[in-house]
Amino acid sequence: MTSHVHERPLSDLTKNQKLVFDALSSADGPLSAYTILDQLRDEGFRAPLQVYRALDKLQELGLVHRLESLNSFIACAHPHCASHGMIGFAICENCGQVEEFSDAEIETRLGTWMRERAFKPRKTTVELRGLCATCSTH
Amino acid sequence: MTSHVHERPLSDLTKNQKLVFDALSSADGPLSAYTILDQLRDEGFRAPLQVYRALDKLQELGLVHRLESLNSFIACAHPHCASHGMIGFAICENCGQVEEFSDAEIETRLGTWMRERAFKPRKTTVELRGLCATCSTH
DNA sequence: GGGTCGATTGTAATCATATAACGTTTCTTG
DNA sequence: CAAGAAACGTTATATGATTACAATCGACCC
Repeated sequence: MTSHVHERPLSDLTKNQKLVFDALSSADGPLSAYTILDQLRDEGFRAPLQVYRALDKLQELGLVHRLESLNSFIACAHPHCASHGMIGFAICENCGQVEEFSDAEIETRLGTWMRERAFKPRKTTVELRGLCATCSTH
Repeated sequence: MTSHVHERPLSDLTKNQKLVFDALSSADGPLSAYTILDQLRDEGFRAPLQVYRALDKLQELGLVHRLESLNSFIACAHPHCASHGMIGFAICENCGQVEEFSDAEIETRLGTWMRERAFKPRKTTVELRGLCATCSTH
C-alpha cells in the first residue's frame, strides 16, 4: 500500500525489473540489452523483449539511463535518483567507464533555447565520448 | 592538385560520397543509412557498406552529422561547415524536423568540466528530443 | 611505361539492436 | 468475484552496422 506512485521503491519492482536492475547495478559499466539477456538466461530469460520491457519501466522510473551513442544502458549513479534535470555522461572509449554529471548552467541555457522557440522537451541527451584521465595518459 | 587536405571542397568528393551527400542535402530531415541505400539503388548502390563508408568520410569532413538518438544522419546546416565546436540538435518527434544550434556558454561549461577531469573529448553529443513549436500546439 | 602505395570500391555473409503481433497470466480495485 | 490494467512469454521479423576478402583506381616516384 504505497501512497503515491512516484518515487516507487525498489521493492515494488517486478521480478524481471529487479533482475535487470541488479544486472546493471552490479556491472561496472554500461550493458547492452543483449548482454543483459545473456546474463539472465539462467534466471529464465529467453527473449529480448523481456529485457526491453524491463528497461523501459526502469527508465520511466529514472533508475536506469540509456546511452544513446552506445545503444546501451546504465544504472543511475544517484542513490535515489529523482534527479529530474539534464544528466550528462562522459564515456571513456578505451576503458568503458562512464561518469555521470549535471550542470545547472547548461540546463539553464538549454532551457532558455527551448523556451525561446517553444520547443517542448521530452528527453535531453548530453554525451561526451573520448578518453578518461587514466586512459589518455597511456 | 589541391594544396592541403583540410577543407576539401565538395568537388573533391568521390562519386559515392557525392551521391550520399546529395541525398542528405535534398532531404528535409534526417535519413537512416538504409533509407539512403534504397534511394541510391538506381545509381548502382547494392550494399549498406557503400553507404556507411561514404557517411564515415562525410562525417570526417564535417559535412554530415550523425544523430545518435535516431541512428540517422543529416547534412550539416552550416554552408561551409568548418564549425568545430559542439553542435546541438533539437529533434521534433512528431514532424521529424531537426534544428541545429550551438551555444558558446554550453561549450565553455563542457570544456571546463572536461579539463578539470583531464577528459580528452573525441565527440560531443547534444540532442533535444521533443515537440517543435508547430507540433506542440496541435 | 612500370611499380608501388594508399584510398576507395563491390559483394556476400554475418552480427547486433529493436519491435510487432499474438495470446496468457498476474495484480489491483471496486 | 468481476473487470481493467499491467506485466509476461514466445515467435517472427524489422532495422542498423560490421567483418572479411578481393578488385580497382589514383597519385607518386623511378
